[in-house]
Amino acid sequence: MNLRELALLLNLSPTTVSRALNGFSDVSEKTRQRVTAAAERHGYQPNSTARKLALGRTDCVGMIYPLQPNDLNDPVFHAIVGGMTDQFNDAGIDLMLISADNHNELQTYQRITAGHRVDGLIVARTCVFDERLRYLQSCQFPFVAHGRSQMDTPYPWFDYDNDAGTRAAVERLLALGHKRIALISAPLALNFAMQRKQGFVAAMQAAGVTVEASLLQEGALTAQMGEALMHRLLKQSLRPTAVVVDNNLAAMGVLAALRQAELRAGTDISLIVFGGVAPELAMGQNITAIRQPDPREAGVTLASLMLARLRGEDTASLQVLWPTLLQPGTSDQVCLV
DNA sequence: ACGCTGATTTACCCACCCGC
DNA sequence: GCGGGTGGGTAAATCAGCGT
Repeated sequence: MNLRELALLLNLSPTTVSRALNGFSDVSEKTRQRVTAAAERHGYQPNSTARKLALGRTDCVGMIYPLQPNDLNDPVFHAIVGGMTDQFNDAGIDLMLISADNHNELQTYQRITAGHRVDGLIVARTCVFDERLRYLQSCQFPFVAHGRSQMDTPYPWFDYDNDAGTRAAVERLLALGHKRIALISAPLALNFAMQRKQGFVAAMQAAGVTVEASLLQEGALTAQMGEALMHRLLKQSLRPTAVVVDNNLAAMGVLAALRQAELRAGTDISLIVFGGVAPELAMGQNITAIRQPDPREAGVTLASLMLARLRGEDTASLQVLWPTLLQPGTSDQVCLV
């Protein structure tokens, strides 16, 4: 049932039916009720292609995602998407998840924007130098970045204070007497990894502790890589007494490596994980974590920023930074003082 | 005759197909 | 190769009917 058929049924013009359903004030209440009742009775749904044609917008926001095997199991990912969905639905907007090949992600961005498939895009996992953001900025396509990046002009973003997060972790370990503190990072091309490393280094330097290059291990965003880098750290003649891991995926591998070396976090070595590890995945251990609180609410915020951007609000005002929270567990209680 | 309300008409959106 | 029609919907302009 399309608008024309519904109008024919009601003995009204298609325009009047459209205006009645869209809440225009120049349609009488009696007519409006008649129209909405008939629309409901016949299960009328506006044809989204036709709407796009007439309005020049899709009422769709997209998120292009080079999905990794574990992403769809990640409860944090679910919570963020859930929060966004709720917020968008209230505004009558659908969230489209567009999976992309890891190798030609930018090509997907070009296809989606040039084809006007969506009104705006959420960009996740930002890079220090992010060609996707630069591309969107250059063609003035509305977007909100989940994470910051190095850009010449202001752009809308939501992020956690990564820098402060690792600084807090290092300060805590320093207070326990640690000096040989290692950092296992995700690839440093990723902006969050770079910021977390900078926070780590800044806290060490502020305390006058030299940062040995061998204690800075980079490139782990999977359990496999986390395990490999932890093994590398343990092989060193002078082992670290504490380890900070900048993401929870690598942390799974770090825990595996510790088990293999028959070391226990909290007894033999101190461990703090950015993002934390669920107790059921940590063999019942309570891992000290740098938390990014309330992912669901983060999703709501991301969507709100997108809606504000679509309303044409000044991008410089659409920047939100949330603090992280250090949640003490028992995995970092090795005290050297 | 006039203004107001509520409805209809007209024009247009964009990509594609069809016929001349 | 070009112009015109098509699809479903909406915005703006226009019209009809009513009461005063």
